[in-house]
Amino acid sequence: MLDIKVIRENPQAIRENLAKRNDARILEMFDELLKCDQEWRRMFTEAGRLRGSRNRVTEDIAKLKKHGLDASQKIKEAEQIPAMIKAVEKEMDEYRKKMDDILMRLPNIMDDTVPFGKDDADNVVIRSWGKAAEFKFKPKDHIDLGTELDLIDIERAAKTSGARFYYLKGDLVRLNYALIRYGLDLMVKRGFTPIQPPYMLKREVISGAVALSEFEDTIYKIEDEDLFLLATAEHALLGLHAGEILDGKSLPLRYCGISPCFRKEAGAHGRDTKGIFRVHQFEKVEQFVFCRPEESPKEHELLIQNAEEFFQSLGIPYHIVNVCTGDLGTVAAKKYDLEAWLPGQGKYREEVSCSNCTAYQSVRSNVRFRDRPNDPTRHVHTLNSTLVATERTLVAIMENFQQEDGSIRIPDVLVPYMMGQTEIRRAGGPKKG
RNA sequence: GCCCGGGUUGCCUAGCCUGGUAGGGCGAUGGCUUGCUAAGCCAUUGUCUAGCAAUAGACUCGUGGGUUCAAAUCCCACCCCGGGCGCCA
Repeated sequence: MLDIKVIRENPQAIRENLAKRNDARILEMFDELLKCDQEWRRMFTEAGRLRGSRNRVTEDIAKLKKHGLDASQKIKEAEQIPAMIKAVEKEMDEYRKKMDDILMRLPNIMDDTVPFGKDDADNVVIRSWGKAAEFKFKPKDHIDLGTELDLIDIERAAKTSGARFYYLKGDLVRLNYALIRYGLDLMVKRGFTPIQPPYMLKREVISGAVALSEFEDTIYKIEDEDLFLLATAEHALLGLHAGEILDGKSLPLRYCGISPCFRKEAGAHGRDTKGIFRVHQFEKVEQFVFCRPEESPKEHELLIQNAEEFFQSLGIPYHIVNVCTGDLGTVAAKKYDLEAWLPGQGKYREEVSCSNCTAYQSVRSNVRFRDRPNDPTRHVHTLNSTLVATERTLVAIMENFQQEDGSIRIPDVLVPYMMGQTEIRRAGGPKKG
């Protein structure tokens, strides 16, 4: 959410940035907002004047009564005022509601380094790492590998839970936990504070993190409760300091959240319908930072660097894209995606999303800081990045490290977390033709 | 889920019964003083609006409603914390 105070100070610059989104409705909303704000402020002054007059009469009444004098004349006078105040307040509330509604819908101001583009095809590759492995055989996709090695059972998951669920089995479960443990250790070495967050959050907290449309499309609701299943630890980590004024000396606060993630994936029909790449439930190690506004570009680079080092150490080839204006979404001011090479699909696919949300989330969630007790407060900047979404990364490992005999080599860095095991093969030896 | 007790400004606390517009302490910040044991004194201390400004006004007692000329105070609903009971991996 944009800060109404910032908008008041510089409406023209913000309007120009919003115009880059190529969406007339956004500009209409913005102009409407300015109009409502003007009206609201006018009424605010009027309401203050009325309340002031009521307070003075009320004080007179109190004084008269204190001295045992008759106050009925003043009381009669005072009786007129509440209705007038109520009428003005009612109108104010309507403007306020409209403003809040617009503010909650307006997207973030984009960073100047975001490339202009229409959709994800216009994202700009800014660097690549690793070479796509060359196979002397036709590489399989993770579904075939998972089925043949008895590591994934999608059919039975469909029976128990429906589409986009899975049973992980055997060594793949262990590899999943190896990724989590390895990711956690890397984060601790980098000085991030590990957090295991609540897996359910109140509406208010999630609204502090995401755009409204996103909420409806992705978040599962708990029946009869004001609680929603966690879609990412990001939301819980932001909520950790919601409404707080942080000590400037404590910044940057770098957290690492570990949690399952639950997503409806509404509207994703026909895309990635098979396998475990896009599912309703997965595990993720997440990086999250609260920092001073001037530090956020640097922190953004730090987060993507951590993710890159993670994938480099696994040996998975990837490239980094700078996400363009048309694909950026509502919340981020700038976003890098790390896309890993998947031999089974013959494509680069998103494994990591690394966003600088600037003040968008901190305004919505009201997270501020100051250096000294009587200083004015400022909104922090927040950033988030996947370190590893484990199911997707399992896909990348399976497809990149598959061997001709149908086994899967375990990346060296994960071997210690697999009790020394170096490869996954079918129980009872290679499958017979 | 039930029964108690609680939630007051950055923190602690008074006020609630009996409605009259938040008092005190600590801390922090700024200033003054520094010839009685390093302490002392004064001011400021949340949010919003108008104004170039000094300033003025309004709001704020967990949240939202209600009663009233007037609500921290009375009424209703909900949230959170502590204790007890029940249930429980």
